[in-house]
Amino acid sequence: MATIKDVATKAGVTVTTVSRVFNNRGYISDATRKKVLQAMEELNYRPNELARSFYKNRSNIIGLIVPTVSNPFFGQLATCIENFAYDNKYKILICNSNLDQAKEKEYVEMLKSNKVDGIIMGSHTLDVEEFKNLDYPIVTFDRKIYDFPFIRSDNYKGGELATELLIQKGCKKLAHICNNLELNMLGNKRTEAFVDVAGKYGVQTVMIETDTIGFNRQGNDLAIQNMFEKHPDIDGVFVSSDFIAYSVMNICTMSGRKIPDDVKLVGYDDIFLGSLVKPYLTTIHQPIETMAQCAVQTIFNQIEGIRPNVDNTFPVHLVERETT
Amino acid sequence: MATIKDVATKAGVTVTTVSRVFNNRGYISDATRKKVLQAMEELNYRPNELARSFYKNRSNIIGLIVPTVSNPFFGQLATCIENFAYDNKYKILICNSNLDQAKEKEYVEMLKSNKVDGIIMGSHTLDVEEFKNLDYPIVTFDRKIYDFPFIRSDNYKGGELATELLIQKGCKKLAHICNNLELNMLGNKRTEAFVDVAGKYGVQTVMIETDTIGFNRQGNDLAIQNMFEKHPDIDGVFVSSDFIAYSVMNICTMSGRKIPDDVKLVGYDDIFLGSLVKPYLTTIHQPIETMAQCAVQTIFNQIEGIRPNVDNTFPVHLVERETT
DNA sequence: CTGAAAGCGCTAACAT
DNA sequence: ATGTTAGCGCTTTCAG
Repeated sequence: MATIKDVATKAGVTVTTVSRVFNNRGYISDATRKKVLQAMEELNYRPNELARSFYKNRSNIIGLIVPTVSNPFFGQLATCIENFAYDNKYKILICNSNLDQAKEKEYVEMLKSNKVDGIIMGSHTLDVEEFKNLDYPIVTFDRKIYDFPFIRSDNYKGGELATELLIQKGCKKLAHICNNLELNMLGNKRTEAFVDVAGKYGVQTVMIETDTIGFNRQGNDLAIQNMFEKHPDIDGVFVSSDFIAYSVMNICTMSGRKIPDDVKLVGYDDIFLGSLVKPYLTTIHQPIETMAQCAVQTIFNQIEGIRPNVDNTFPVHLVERETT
Repeated sequence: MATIKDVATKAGVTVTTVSRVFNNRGYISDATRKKVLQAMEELNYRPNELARSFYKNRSNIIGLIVPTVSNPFFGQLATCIENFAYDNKYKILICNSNLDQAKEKEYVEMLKSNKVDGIIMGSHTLDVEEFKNLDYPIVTFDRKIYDFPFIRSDNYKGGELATELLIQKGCKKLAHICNNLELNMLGNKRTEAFVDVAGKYGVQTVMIETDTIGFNRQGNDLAIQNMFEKHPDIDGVFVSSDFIAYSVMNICTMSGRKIPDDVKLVGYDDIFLGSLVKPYLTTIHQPIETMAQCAVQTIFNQIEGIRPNVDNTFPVHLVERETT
C-alpha cells in the first residue's frame, strides 16, 4: 500500500503538504493541490487509519456490547446503531456477551485498550462496582450505573398499558414473565406496573422470572409450561419481551390453548417479528431506531465534551394486533 | 492511562524490558520480571492496542460485511463468527450493507484503511470486477469471486432434498421463491436443483425471484400474493430462505390456506426461528456454526500464509417439521 | 540478561 | 504557501 511518503515523493512535495491537502487544512496553492491529488489518484492512496487513530488517540470506533445479535431485538438495535454510526463516519466493534459476566468485563477492557471512542452497553451482568473507575464515554440501555447516561423506554407506562389492556379485555387471572429481577434493570418497572395495575383492579396474578442468563430457551419453556400446569386458569399473559412471548405462544398452541380466545398475550419491544408471523403479536412499541440514534449521539456528545442528558426516556405505545 | 514508559520508570528499567515482559520474549531475570509485573499491576497498565496494531500493521480485527444483522440468519451467523473470533483474540467490525452496492464498496475501502486482518463477505452486490485488485485475506459466503475462498452449503443437494420431499408428499404444482438470480450467487444451485427435480418428475412449476434488494418485505409479500392468485392450485412451495418462508406462511394463513394440508412449505437455512413458533418449519439445515468457524479459520490461514481451501462446501440435511 | 535507538505513518507546532 | 522536525506508544534489531 502506498503511504503518504510515496505520494509526497511522486508529487515532489513533503509529507506535510500531502497531509494538508488530504485534511484540507492550511493554505495550499491550487497548483500544488492538483499535483498532490493526482499523485494520490495514481497511487490509489488511502491513508493508514491505524496511524491516524494512533496519533490522535481516537479510533472513530464505538464498541457495542449486547447479549447476542442472534436475538432479533438486539439484532435490530445493532443494525440501527451501526447505520447511524456509519452516517457519522463511525464504525462499530460488536461484542456478544451472552450475558456472561467475565466476558463482559474482558470486553470492556479490550475496548478500552483498543481506544474505542465510546461504549454502548446493551448488556449488564456486571456488578455496578466494576464501573466505578470507568471514566469513559459510555451509555447504557435500561440500566442505571452511577451517573452514566442511560437510554430507556417508559417502562412503567408500558407495563401499565399492557396490563390494563388485558384486564379491559376481561382477563381474570394474569401471568407476568420477566427478566430476573436481581439484575436490577430499569425494565423491572414493567413488572412494578404490572403488580400495581393488577392490584388496583384486584385480579389474581402469577409471576415468573427467567434465570439470569435469560436466553435459556429450554429453561424458559419449562418454567412457562409448569406455570400453565399449576395455574390452568391463566387467561392473560404480559411478557416483558417479544422474544419470550413467542415461547408463551408456542406453549399455548401445544397445550391446546387458543390465542386470543383462551389466553391473551402482550409482549414488549415490538420487534419486526411481531408482524411477520400470524398471529401478529400485540405488544408495547419501543422506538428502537430513535433510541439507537440517541445512544450514538450521547456518545458523540461525551466525546466532544458536551454534557449529555443522563436520563433519556422514550415514550411507548400500545400496538394492538391479534393476540389480545 | 499509564503507558509503557510509566511502567518502565516505576520499575526502574527501560521500555524494552517492559515490552519483553509483557510479550514474554527473550530472557528476563526473575527479579526484573517481578518488578515489572508489580509496576504494571500498580499502574493498572493496559497496552495501547492501537499502538501495537500500528507498529505491526495488524489490528487483530476481522471485518464482517452482511446485508443486515436484523435478518435472523445473519444475526446467527454474526454471533457464531464473533464467538469464534473472540476465542482467538480477534474482534469483529460489523458492517451492514443493506445490499447497497455503494455502501458495500465503501466498507471494503474503510476496512482496508483500518488495516483489518481480513474480510468476511456475506453480502455481494458488487460487480466481481471490483474485487480484481483486492489482494487481501478474504472469504465469501455463497459467492465465487476469482480465486477467493468461499463457504457454501451443498446448495444443489439441499434443493433436491426440498423438492423431492414436496413431490413425495404428493404435491402436484410446485412454486419456488428465490433470490434474484442475476446476483449470481452459489445459492442459485438450489433453484437449479428445484428445476431439475421437478422436471424429472414432470410436475408443474412456478418461480418467482425477489428483487435484488431481497429484503423488501412488502414487495416480496405482494409477489407471493400475486403468485397464489394467479396459480391457486399451488400445493407446495420451496423457498430458498427460511426468512422469506415466513412470508409465505403468512400469506397462506391470510388467504385461508392451511399448512401443511393445502400447501406444503420447505425453507432453507434452519434458523432458530424455525423451531420457535408453531407450526415449526420444515427446512434444509445448513451448519451455520461450523461454516462460521470455517470462515474465520480461512481468514486465519491466509494471514499466516497457509494456503486455504478455496471450496468449502458443507453438507446439508432435511429437517422435517410441521409444514410438510 | 538489559539498554539504546530506530521506525511504523501520520499530524502539528514551529519555522521560513 | 511550503518545509523541518518532533513525537504519538510500541516492538525490534543491534550492542553490550
